[in-house]
Amino acid sequence: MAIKIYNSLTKKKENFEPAVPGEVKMYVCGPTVYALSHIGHARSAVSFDVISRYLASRGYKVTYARNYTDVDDKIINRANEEGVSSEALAERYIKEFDGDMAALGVQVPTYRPKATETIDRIIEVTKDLISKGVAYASGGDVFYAVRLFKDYGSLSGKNIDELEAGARVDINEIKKDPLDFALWKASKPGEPSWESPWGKGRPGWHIECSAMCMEWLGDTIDIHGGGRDLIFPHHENEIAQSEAATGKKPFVKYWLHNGFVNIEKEKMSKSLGNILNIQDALKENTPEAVRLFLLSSQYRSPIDYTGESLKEAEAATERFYKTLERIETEFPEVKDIDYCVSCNEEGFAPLFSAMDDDFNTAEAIGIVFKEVNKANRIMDKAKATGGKTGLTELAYAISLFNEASKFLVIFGKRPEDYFKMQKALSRIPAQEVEALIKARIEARKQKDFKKADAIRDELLSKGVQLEDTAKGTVWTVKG
RNA sequence: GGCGGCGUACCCAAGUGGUAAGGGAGCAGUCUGCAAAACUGCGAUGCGGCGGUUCAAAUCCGCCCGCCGCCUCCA
Repeated sequence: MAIKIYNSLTKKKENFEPAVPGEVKMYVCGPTVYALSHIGHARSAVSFDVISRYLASRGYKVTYARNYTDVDDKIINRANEEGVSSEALAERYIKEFDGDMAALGVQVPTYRPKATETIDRIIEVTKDLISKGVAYASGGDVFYAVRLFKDYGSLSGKNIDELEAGARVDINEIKKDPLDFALWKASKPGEPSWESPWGKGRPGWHIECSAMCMEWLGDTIDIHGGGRDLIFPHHENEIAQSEAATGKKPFVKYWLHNGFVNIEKEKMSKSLGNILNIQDALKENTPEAVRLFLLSSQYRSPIDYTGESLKEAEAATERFYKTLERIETEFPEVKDIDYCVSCNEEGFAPLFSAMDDDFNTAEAIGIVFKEVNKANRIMDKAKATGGKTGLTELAYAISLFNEASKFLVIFGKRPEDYFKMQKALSRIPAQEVEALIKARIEARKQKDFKKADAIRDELLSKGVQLEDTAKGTVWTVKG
């Protein structure tokens, strides 16, 4: 069955057919590295991580580029505030971003170009656009003449005359038209700059993505992704630049845009002070739960983060790993049953058809949890009747979990590793918890249930929940 | 004002013509010293509202209401 992708350009779901059968060229707009990355950056990165991994797991050879915008006004301003060079600032936040991505299980893309490493190509494309008559130098700046690109507005559904009417009066009078945007900016003293035919300067924002696509992937690509907010003007401008420069269209066959993460129904913004950094989210939740939260709705829908949402994701993750652990300890023979994947591919059909339908991770997760319930039912029944039946079902469940984990990158850890990570989030030291558990076991032995319960209540009030199982007392962290 | 999107139970969320997945919370039961976990049952005769098409609608059409995003930098 064909993979269907919602294309922002045509506003329809289309069958996915890359230019070269079996190969996918994919580019995603990465972060501007001037501050710690927030949960919204994580959503974009995780969404496209799943998309690239899914395509790969379905047999495509995926070449994936995601850039770092490491030269930009915000970086320069922040660097000046801190009294460091913009290179150093950018480098620092690239490291932070990479660390955050690694924590969230985001695979390193094939290429991670930086704008500052692509300057030659940017200058080359800019020269090309000038020679084709669609861009002009003015002072030390170079602008793209938007009106000369006849399809301008096709991605965002904007009408150029209406944009013109609503455009703010631009103080920059060297532009011929207020809608024209900068390909190259003359640099002020102290700003990062490169030699160019127009004097010392630095690239504008939009051109870097066009240049990096050409440099690393080619003149035309299959998939281009980014946040919804990039549709206009960023991606609209990319199309204009790239198609004018190469003369090839479409520059991008499928445009994909992820929805936003809102905080308590509001957009994250500096002025509201409601930005949730990835690192802050990871202080109180396992990376796996954060990832599950981000994948629990389809990538185009907005997600609303509330105080409860990550806790819910943690509870669901815990449920999954408890079940997995239970299968492994109660039914160790299951791991020796080779569930034949190659001859039972239909067995994963629901999972694949969910993902084939515009990468519906929410549905895929639902399918996994249906299997979790089924597995627990089988094990409860075995316990009640004393006979072990349903081993094949359990083997199927395990292989379904494995398959899903290949592209979701959740449900794929060793249970003990998950619980270790969860325990690391405890507000009280593990040693202290273990000591109290020991004391409680002693109390229970002496049938001093009052004392035993008091210890349990005390731990619970500190976010540690105890469970007395056949294998002894275990504990989990409950926020 | 222009363009786009959304509205499914207490909360989150799938479902785009065939009779409402899944997770969390709640209540009850089994289990347990008691809990927790797991399982079972309960929970929308209903999918923002009103009409229409159809044997059949959350799904298609029309109108209305509410919410949100973009139109300036933004994942």
